[in-house]
Amino acid sequence: MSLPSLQVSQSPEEKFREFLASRPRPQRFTGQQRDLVQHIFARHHHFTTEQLIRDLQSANLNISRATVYRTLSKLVDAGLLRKLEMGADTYYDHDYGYPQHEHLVCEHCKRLIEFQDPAIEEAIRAVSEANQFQFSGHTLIVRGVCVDCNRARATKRMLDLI
Amino acid sequence: MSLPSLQVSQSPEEKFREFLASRPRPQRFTGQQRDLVQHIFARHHHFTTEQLIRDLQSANLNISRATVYRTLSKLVDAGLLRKLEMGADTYYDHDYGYPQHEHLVCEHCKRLIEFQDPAIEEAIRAVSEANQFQFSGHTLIVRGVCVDCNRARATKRMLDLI
DNA sequence: ATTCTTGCAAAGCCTTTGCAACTGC
DNA sequence: GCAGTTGCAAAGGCTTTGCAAGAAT
Repeated sequence: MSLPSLQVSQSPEEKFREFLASRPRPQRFTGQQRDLVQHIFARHHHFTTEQLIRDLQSANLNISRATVYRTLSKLVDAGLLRKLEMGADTYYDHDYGYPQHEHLVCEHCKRLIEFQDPAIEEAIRAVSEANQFQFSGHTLIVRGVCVDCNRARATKRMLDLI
Repeated sequence: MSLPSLQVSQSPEEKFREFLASRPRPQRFTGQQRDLVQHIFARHHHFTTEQLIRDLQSANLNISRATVYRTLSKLVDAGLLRKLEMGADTYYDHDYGYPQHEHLVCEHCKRLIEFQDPAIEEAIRAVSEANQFQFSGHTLIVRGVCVDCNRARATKRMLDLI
């Protein structure tokens, strides 16, 4: 969406394939999984499981709900996707070929705004070190109301006064 | 746990009472709610709904599951508790009489380590301003492995080599 | 050939809700 | 007495799972 993509040496598909092959018990790369990965990485955006399933139907890809759930979970393990739990909803976000970033979430329209901040990453690194904590990842979610919703509410308040 | 408590002018119970009374449609403060608030704020710690319910039973407080859920939700609205979604589990954390803080979560033993960092709060304020985003709160969760679990794993690795 | 994956429907899990009885205010 | 709350059990929403059939290596 707003941030530039990273250069990556492997396609998500290749990376996933490699991940599956390198497991203690090698797992298989199936047609459904290939369709899913290609579909998900065709463009960068966040999505919920429900949205993805609807999307796949529109694209005439026949992949069952169970397989979508099972594959998403593997993609997270493989480091291709990141799972974001925001309130009631669970979103998935590209974690490969895309820089680490944080989110502002509008509590009204659910819009997600991405941003990057080296200061935050450094702060996390420092506090982890101080606690001898070996960190593997983080999630920062800032809740609030976005400009548009704010304007809409301000307008509504003015109208209410008439 | 690790951070000092804040001085607060009202007890959590009083604050909750006031919150309920100040609603557009005033709500009632019941015996079950009083027991719950007292129990929860008797000492500072995080808890899941399930833990709380078990705890209440041990304390011979008869409060139904439904009432626990309903009251927790009101306590969050009242600003007394904060809801923390970490992976599969939902925790509640004191949000009144306790400073804003972030969490390191051990993925092995589930231990929570709290820390404070003004730099993070400032970074969030700045990025919100830059996006004209009116922020109301944030959640930062750092995942990883704590010292103890790290040591245990290192020891295990050494033993495996024998 | 063997072992893993898929799809279906059923089961699970946590949370919410409808309703009658009850209780603060 | 009125309006909000409780407890129960049933319903919800999302996710996982057992199993037989199918597919990848």
